[in-house]
Amino acid sequence: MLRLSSSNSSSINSTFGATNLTGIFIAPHVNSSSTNITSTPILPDPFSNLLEESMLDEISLLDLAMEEGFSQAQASQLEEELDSDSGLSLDSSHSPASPSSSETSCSSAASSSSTSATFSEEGAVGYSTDSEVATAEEGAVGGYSKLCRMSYQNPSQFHGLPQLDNISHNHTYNLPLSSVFAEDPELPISSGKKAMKHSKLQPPQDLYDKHSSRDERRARSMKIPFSNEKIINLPVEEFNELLAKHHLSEGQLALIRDIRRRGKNKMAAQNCRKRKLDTIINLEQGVHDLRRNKARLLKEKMEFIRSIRQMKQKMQSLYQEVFTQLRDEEGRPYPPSEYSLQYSADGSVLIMPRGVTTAEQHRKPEKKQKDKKK
DNA sequence: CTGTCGTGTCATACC
DNA sequence: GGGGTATGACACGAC
Repeated sequence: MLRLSSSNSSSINSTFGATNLTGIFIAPHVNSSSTNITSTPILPDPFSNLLEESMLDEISLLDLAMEEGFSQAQASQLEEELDSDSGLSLDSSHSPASPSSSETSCSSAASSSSTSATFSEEGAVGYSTDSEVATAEEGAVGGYSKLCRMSYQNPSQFHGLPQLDNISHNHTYNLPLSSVFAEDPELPISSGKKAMKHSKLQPPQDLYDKHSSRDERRARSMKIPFSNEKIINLPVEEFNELLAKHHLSEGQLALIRDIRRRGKNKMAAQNCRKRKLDTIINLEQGVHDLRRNKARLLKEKMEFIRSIRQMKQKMQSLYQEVFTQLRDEEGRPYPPSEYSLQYSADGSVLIMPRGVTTAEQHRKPEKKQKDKKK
């Protein structure tokens, strides 16, 4: 006559339930059975499966939470921190080359130079110069610094990164400072550099005019009759026309080709670096988003665990309430020490005498009973 | 003095 | 095949 509970019902004996299952515990067997044990199937509980799984999972959930070392407060805090964007570790090393925005303009100023002094050499150590003639004949125009604007640079992209502002470099490539500045006694090295360094304003235009790249100096020394800007940026057709218009020596032609190649490659390198930087920024943003998402999910998990705990407590009180209202066929209450409600796997709820279990179920109910007595 | 950063250049692969 | 582009590697100056 006894319907034994399923193997896992005993484990949830003290905690099964739903938000409102009072009705299902009303003893349907009062005065209807010759035994004092109910055997009537009870309406399936729509919450049973969900709750069973939840309860069975709770331990592992809690374990997970413990494993991750997170309290709900911590999860909330983490999420807030991530919301405040502090998780994005974009350090200053990702600063753009310079905040300038104009198009490539490495040219022009060279032609205004009238300096005729010479300098010894480029100072390039590891490079094999293509245009050796140019290198050998390279004239010196001291005190020039490069002013090549990056074609890709868009300062608006970095507006949110104040640490990236005010980056200014004075690249006098491969030129010994002595030769760079020797030509202009009005620009002592230290004061000139300090003026650049400590002034957030752009240096005066005439200072820029006196700066040029190595290729510009080479072009001047080889008496190239047009600007490097044209050499580099002219379309092939116009470029060839330009070459045809002038009678140029082999050395001049070789230098011009090198200047064009280097100029193109310079812009390509700048674009390449910009893309690389963008990729890094995007990846960091992705990491930030994923971290924030993880924190949010963790927070949700904690809330679910708390909710499940509250439901269990509620079910416990409902269990007590229902059990105390049950009566046997003679109208007597069931003593809790001798009977308990069992919740079977098929959704039915049975009242069973304690200790009447299968061999497998024997231990846990006893344990539960002990716990109850505590 | 050393490490880092930005940049130009070269070599190479690819289109 | 020449020219352009993309990119890793290297060197160098600035800081």
